[in-house]
Amino acid sequence: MEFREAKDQFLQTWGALGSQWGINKTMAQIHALLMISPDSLSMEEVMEELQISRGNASMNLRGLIDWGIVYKEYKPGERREYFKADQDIDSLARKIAIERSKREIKPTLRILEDVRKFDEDSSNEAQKFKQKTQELYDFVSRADTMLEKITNQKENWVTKTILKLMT
Amino acid sequence: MEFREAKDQFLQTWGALGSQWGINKTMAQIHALLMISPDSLSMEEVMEELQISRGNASMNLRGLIDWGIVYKEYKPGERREYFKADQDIDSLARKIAIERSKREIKPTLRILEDVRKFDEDSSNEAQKFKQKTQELYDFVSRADTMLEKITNQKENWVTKTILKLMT
DNA sequence: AATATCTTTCACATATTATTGAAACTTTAA
DNA sequence: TTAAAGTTTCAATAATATGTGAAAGATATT
Repeated sequence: MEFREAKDQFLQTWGALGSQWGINKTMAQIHALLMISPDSLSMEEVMEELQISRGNASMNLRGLIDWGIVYKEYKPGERREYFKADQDIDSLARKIAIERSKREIKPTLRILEDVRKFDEDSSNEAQKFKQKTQELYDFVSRADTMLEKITNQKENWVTKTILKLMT
Repeated sequence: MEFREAKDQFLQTWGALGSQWGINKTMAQIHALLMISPDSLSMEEVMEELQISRGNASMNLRGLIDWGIVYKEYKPGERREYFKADQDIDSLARKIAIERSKREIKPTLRILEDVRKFDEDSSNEAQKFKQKTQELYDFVSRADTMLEKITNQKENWVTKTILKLMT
């Protein structure tokens, strides 16, 4: 296998994994590309490398910046913007976990709470509904707390957590 | 708010959450519906309740059975099949974690390994690629181990894990 | 073995989501 | 200023994923 092939397969695979986890394919690919690039890349270079349009590159780079996992860089004497990925994988994973909690878990918790406030209804069905949504609320909320505890550790959180769980 | 409204909103929200996490909307909704139903439901009832076609119901129910989180039930004297969700949320989450590891994480690890076996290439770019894919491999593999450790605990794994992390 | 009841399959239709590309916008520097 | 170099926006389009329904396939019942 040639390096070029290996690189393409990696970008491809990482994109597919992204989709499966609710991140759009191109965004995941751009991130992967920046992560393995020794130097920061211009939008032009990203477009060329992944064969995508200017608009697509612009939107997704912006998305990555919003997630806080890609930065703009300005090179002295150059007009053009360069992009660079956060190099530390632990920090990357931590940021993603925190953002997803904020964007998805917290709003879900709010709804799980609301949804139990319906007018008095003593039917069997309504009772079961109250019970299950309560159980879900408890579970999700505990899981979120766990995520917080794990991600609050600044470095190597996965390893540290495994060590703790060994005891 | 009426019970019916609350129920619909819950089904709606849970479906949306599903999509964000790579599970299709209808599958997540069917599961949610079965989870809050006091009795097991026939395919007919699922179709009616969620306003979906027979084919759709059939496929997604099958999918849920493949994930091991929904069961068929046969009622004595009745021809028709009934469906019932696993009632224990901890067990549900555990099964999902195990399946996703098997279906997504393990294959990704295999590719991350393969992708580093390209023909000798001493370029800066190739070196960086080797390094980053190695780091990713290590991270993903450690995360997977962590997930295994956590899910190996049979009951209330989230709570137990939080307790351990408190120390 | 014919019929009734229920389930699965799959080609096609629909809906959702991602991508393009050209125009509008912004910034720098001559 | 105004031209050049770059970035962003967004309506139109393409790609993908989901859903439908009718026919074929099972399985139990008479």
